[in-house]
Amino acid sequence: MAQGPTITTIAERAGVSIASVSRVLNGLPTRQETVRKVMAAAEELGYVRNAVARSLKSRRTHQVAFAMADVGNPAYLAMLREIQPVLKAAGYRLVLHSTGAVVADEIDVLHSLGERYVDGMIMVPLRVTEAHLQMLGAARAPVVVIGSVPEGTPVDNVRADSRTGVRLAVDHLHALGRRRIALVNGPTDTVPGAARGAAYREALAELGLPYDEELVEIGDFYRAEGGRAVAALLNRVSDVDALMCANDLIALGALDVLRAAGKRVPEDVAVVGMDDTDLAAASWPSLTSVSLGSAERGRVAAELLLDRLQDGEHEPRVVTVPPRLVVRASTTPEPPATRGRSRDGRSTEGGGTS
Amino acid sequence: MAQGPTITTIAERAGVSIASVSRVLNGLPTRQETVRKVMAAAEELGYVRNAVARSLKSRRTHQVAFAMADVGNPAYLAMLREIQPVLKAAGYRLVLHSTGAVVADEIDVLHSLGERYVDGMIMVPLRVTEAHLQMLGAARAPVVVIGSVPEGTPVDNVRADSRTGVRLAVDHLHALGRRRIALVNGPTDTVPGAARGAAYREALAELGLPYDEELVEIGDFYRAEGGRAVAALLNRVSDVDALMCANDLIALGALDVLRAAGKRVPEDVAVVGMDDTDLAAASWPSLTSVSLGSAERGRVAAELLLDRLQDGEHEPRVVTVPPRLVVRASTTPEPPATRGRSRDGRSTEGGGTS
DNA sequence: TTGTATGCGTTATCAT
DNA sequence: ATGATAACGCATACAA
Repeated sequence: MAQGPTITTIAERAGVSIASVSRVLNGLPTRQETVRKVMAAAEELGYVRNAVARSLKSRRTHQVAFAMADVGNPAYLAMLREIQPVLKAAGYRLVLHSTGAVVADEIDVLHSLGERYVDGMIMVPLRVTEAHLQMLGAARAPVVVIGSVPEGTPVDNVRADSRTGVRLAVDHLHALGRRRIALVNGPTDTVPGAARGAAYREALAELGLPYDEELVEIGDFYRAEGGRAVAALLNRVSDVDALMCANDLIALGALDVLRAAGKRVPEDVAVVGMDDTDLAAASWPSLTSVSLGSAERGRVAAELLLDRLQDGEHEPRVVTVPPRLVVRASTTPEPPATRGRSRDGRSTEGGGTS
Repeated sequence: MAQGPTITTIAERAGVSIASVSRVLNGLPTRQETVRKVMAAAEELGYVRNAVARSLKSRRTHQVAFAMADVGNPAYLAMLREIQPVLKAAGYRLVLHSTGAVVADEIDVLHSLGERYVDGMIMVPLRVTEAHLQMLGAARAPVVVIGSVPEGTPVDNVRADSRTGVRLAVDHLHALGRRRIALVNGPTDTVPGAARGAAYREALAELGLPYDEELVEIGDFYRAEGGRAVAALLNRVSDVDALMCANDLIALGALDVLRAAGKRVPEDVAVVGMDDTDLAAASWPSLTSVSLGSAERGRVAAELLLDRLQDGEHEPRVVTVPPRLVVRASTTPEPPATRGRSRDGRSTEGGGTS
């Protein structure tokens, strides 16, 4: 923990100037003899380059931030898992920001971009307020937003298509003969909540099914709250034969409640989740879920950011990642071969140490 | 994205010296008039303090690193979820390192500590080699290791007790009348693999059960590999009535294979996992699992690190977190009230955006 | 109270 | 090829 050696220390030890040391360390043309002396001194002293000083001079930190509402959210984790290796491969460190679903914190994080401790940022805003847009417009480093921002916002933008996603799910349920399809949504003042609510309504209309507001229940994006919402719904309407849940956690809560109520899934009530998290493949029964491409959105966002970090200026890009319906046991008793998709084994070694 | 203003810019604008600007910005005693001028200028220019320059001067980055094998591992994620808020509350940013289970990369990460882009580090090494110990001894910033390091290593140390953990599980299975209890382990050259292997043997001995090496199968800590290992095991021995799996992913793989083989869980074969990840509560059937306190280890590690970042020097501390058996359906048809523990609803809002 | 000047550890631009 | 020196943006000891 001692005061580490600097290029000055090395210069003295090697009997050369700090300029020469710097040159050797950066591989610039130098006489063999000098190289030898410097390398030897650096080796002996256990020299390690100071990243902070280097950043001050070079104006690059080789760090990138990833900001989302909650590290505990499996959808964000799926993004994180993709973002991390992409950035690492390009020589960037990843700084994590968990804003706790508080708008002020998200603004704060954007503000902190000005501190220049990162070269750029990937952000998944929960809501997109006027303040967000203002900060994004004034950002002093490149930002990639996962989610939707209005045209003209000067940031790259990776979108999911939850409209199509919801339609895939509702169509699927309809094709299975379900006609009383309820929506269990999260708060409608969030971006995903609003989008999914509207998409549900549209999907019904396209199928010629009536929109019955009795069939819509608003809770929160958590398992317990999802369960409560479903309980309330079942208490109100008795003939529900399918539940479209706004995310997987809500769907898991639904399964809990349905089981407790003695309803069979999918025979009595079919259940569809959203985000296709790890929990969906593992659940009981396994959960049909709409993948909104969390992983791919993360990967694309990382690539867009890297691209911009290198190229610098060009027009903002918008990429939309298509959704995909993953059918499992919660809608069909005999799910197709997809069961326990192979990517389930992708992660993890060493579940803790002794 | 313009060249941001610095204290020099502000000084000119306000007609004062950079020293005065710095004083105002840091709340040092200054004349009201000056304060006003500086604040006004800073406001107009949208000044944000440069964190890099500040760090170079103050020798503190207000960043902390968390290094583990794989961001995709739920056990590490559980730690991450606890570490993040603790550090955030103390004003530290979190830098993530995923070493990909490669020893050389772990050494690399320890080496990079010398670059001083972080004030300290929390690391979960997969193996603890001589190189690790050497780097830890020479570290130029405080390190907290989650896992076990030998006495005398100058770092704080948060341990799990997988020995007791395995015993809890084996005792549980024994109490349920199981006598042919197999171990499905990961590589025995990893810290957790070795510990769990030894603990299994001990637990059997204490119960007076014979150690039968036919009952031990080595695979890897993944779902697919776990499944393969179990398949091989079942193919070799026909009277297995319980599986002790070295982590939850292996256990999930076991459930897959048992189901495919037409075995009932837990009637024919009881299954226990380890780490008690989110997947355990969600699985089908829900999985009895030994919690090694991943979350708590993470929290404790963060607290130890913060403590050392403030206090500076004191004796290395060792904290051991006790394990806990969480009984679910995979060992008892009628699991206790623990089903779907309440913390399941803790995370997540907004499963992606449209 | 305020300004001048120095240093944090590097990189880069000059001369030499 | 090498050395002296100036920046990078900030904080601070010292002088005024």
